[in-house]
Amino acid sequence: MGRSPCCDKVGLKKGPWTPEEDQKLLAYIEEHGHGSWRALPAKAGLQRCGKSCRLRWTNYLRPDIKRGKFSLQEEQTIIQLHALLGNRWSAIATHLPKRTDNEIKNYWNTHLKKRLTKMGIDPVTHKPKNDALLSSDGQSKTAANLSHMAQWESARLEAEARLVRESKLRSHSLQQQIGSSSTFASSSSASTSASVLNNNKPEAPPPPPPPPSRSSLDVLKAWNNGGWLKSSEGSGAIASTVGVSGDLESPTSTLSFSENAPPIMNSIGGENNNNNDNAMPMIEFVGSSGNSSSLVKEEGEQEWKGYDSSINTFSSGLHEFTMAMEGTWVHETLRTNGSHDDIVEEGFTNLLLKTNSEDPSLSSEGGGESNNGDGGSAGHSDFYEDNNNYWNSILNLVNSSPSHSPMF
DNA sequence: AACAACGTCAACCGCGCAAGC
DNA sequence: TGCTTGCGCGGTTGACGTTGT
Repeated sequence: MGRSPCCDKVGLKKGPWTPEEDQKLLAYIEEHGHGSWRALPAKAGLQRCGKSCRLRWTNYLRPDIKRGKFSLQEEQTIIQLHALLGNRWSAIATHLPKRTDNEIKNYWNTHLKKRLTKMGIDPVTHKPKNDALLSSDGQSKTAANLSHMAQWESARLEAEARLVRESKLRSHSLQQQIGSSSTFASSSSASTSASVLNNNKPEAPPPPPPPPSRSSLDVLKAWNNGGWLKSSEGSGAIASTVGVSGDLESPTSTLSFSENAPPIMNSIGGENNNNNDNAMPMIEFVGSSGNSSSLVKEEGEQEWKGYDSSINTFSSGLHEFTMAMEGTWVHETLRTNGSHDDIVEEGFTNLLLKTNSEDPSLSSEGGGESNNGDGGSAGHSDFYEDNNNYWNSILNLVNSSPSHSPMF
């Protein structure tokens, strides 16, 4: 309470860093590591507060930072994770290797947020603005439920990310001590190694409190497995299907942080065009064709054509989806279609990237509301497909490894 | 050419959490 | 158990660059 700001001391410099200061900080950390940030400035001969040094290092000087324009995939990742996690920039950054939370935050505020707003999408709720206005009480309630569940899951995500981060640090230092590369930390899944390494720790990171019902992502997995179509009797349906996926051994998480294994639900119905040559997590979006290779990313709004209409259907679909989770509604389309794989034909990427060539009527400016047809014949079934794909893509994201986070 | 408006982003601020005492 | 300290996070600011008038 009332703690004085760390930079209150007279004589401490503020404002932009000079190259000389950068050099000093860099040289010191390279030689000694940062250690205590508070003590660092004096040791490094800097007239800065420790906080400023830490910020400068983490956001700018750290060698494993990728600077420059965000790729299309990174943008997609940010949007999807933001839909799930909200303004949890550090958690989002965990999934974007070599990007800092500050950079992501800035990019969101200056680019993505504006684009979504321009398209008539609420950047906070990721719902069409008019939809929010029209939503009835019931819809609001279900949306709130979904949001609530997402909060539980995001808390869990963070805890696990932290766990992995710690385990990485430990394994790294362990490797350094041993002086040889061990299969110990690198070959097993991070979650496994985390649990092993945690034996050194008095106690594991506290798991988030249990959600009121199965977490949203468990539900999503059940959804993806089509399992809860088999028994749609209320919440029990969900619980009865979580075991189907087979990766729910952890009492605290359904996440797979395996470094080598591909995400559980990779490339449904499509090829994997990711090179991942820089060890990026396998952030793959459900869908085919995506053929991101064939997509010419242009400056500005070009790449966003189609997103406005698609996101409308995604978001609207959330209401229905949530109702289904409550066991009060059954996904008729899925039921009648039978094959779940058939439904998951088109991924978020595709939906995001639909170009005018597919639907010339689409425009990037404010036309979202009226564009409810993706290519004319898109009707009710597409509506549910979009919803399904939206969550598939988020699931894939979540299943992808955060192990190369710059935070590690 | 000068000024205003707007956009971008590095850096700062304040708060909350957790560890240590 | 309560207080202090250090760290990390998210929100905000302000300097600087770019574009428009």
